[in-house]
Amino acid sequence: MRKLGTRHENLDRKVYRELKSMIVDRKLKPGDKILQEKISQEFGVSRTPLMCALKKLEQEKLVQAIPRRGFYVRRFTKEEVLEAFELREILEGLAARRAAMIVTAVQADRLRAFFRDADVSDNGQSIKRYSDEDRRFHNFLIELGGFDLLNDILENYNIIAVSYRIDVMEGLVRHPRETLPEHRLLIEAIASGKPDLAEKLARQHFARSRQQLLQEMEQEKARQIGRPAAGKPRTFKAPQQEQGQ
Amino acid sequence: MRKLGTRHENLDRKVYRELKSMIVDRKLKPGDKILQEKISQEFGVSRTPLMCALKKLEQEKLVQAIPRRGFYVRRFTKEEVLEAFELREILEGLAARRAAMIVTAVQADRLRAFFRDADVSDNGQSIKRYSDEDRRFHNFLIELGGFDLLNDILENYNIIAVSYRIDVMEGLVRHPRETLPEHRLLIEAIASGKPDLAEKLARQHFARSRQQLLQEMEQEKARQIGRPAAGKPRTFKAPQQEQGQ
DNA sequence: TTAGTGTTTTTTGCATACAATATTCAATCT
DNA sequence: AGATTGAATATTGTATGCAAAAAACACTAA
Repeated sequence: MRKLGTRHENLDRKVYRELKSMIVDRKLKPGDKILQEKISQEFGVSRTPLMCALKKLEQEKLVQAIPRRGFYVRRFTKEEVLEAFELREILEGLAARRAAMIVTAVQADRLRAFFRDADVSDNGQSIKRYSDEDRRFHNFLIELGGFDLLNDILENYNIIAVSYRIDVMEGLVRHPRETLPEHRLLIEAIASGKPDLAEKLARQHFARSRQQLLQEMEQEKARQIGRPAAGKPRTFKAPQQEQGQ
Repeated sequence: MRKLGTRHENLDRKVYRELKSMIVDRKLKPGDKILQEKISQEFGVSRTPLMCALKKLEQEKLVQAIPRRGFYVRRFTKEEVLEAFELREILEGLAARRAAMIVTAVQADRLRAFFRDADVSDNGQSIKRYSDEDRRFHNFLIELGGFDLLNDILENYNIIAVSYRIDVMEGLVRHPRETLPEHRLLIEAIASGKPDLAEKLARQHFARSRQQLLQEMEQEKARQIGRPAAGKPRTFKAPQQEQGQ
């Protein structure tokens, strides 16, 4: 009998996961410098696996590496969030189509359980719960598509996570009251095996959010022009977003 | 005056690039074990940056890591190639649409220069040249779309490279004679700023290749069933493709 | 004050060292 | 012979050490 899997997990993987969730959960904030010595002590590992984890996160664009200077938690621009939505529109559209084509009865049941007793009231608690379920739902949808590569891409690029980087309503672009019926229609389309409809609904869902986002961005821009210099030009801990490599 | 960029490039990046091109160029073949000591000596660096580079390549799925056993050059399955095409269909479709919307006159000229004097004869030399131009064309198309995230994803996941992993005609699925007119139509649609048409043509282009590929796979399968045990069950250097984690 | 300079302290990037685990291979037993 | 055990060897994963670069600090001169 061969012990195939080797359940050993390398340290850099653990550190990677830990660090990633710290970033996603905002325990490390955008612009923060990542002090290797500090973090590695905190995690009880040496700098070697931490370094490795950081390089992986760099590839995913969660952190920005500046040679000889260090790693910083990355700040996403509005444009990037918008791009993420644009990608999700087509990618999740595709996932929805495929999901509808290959969904099993059991999966359909699990799908229908989403948002079954959703609470669309306005208090923070409910919004948070809805937002969480929203994420779970979209993740499950991707999974249902059975598209390994796609799954991986969305995960590794945090495309979904990035989409929740809006500063209002727990990252939701539109109010649950507005999205709930869309979610329910989409669920039904997939569960009852209607690929064309599923894709159309999924895309519509994102297109609307994107439009809303775009509109907000325009408004914000207009406001900024109206009241230009909002205080002194602040100095950040973080280096200027010199994006490129 | 501040020396902003810091033109220093870390070793792991160099190693990463070097290694990647070795894999893409088949100097390291699928299934090969990557001997860290050997490679690091060959590159004149220690194992630390090599390790880092390998972990990055693992994330991109170019190599497979098995804890405590090592790194192996990954083997792509037909299914993965097919998935790559499916993704390219929608992603490049989107890129083509956006390209058509924002293309400048200069870019249009550069675009029209592609395949200008393409040679569609049957000899290996010509096929190779066409295949190379095909890659360059598609890369340029993505670039034109001006979609940073998308650009990055296609690059990092080697989605385009993977697509050329077919064993015939320098990785081309269909003969230049067949694809050349499609390329020309697509070029014209983008260059003359017709988003809808461009997207439609781009998708059609891939849909056809995908169909062709699918057909070949079916044929192959049929052949395999007709003549089942083709020799003894070979033993490979590589571990059995136990893909997942 | 502010700008500029030299010095100290931190931090990074990498090589190396070492323990833990795999692998190989020879010796032994059926 | 073929299977099984156990030592010898190789390889991996990680910690540590160190030189070079960057940042922080202190001091001087305008």
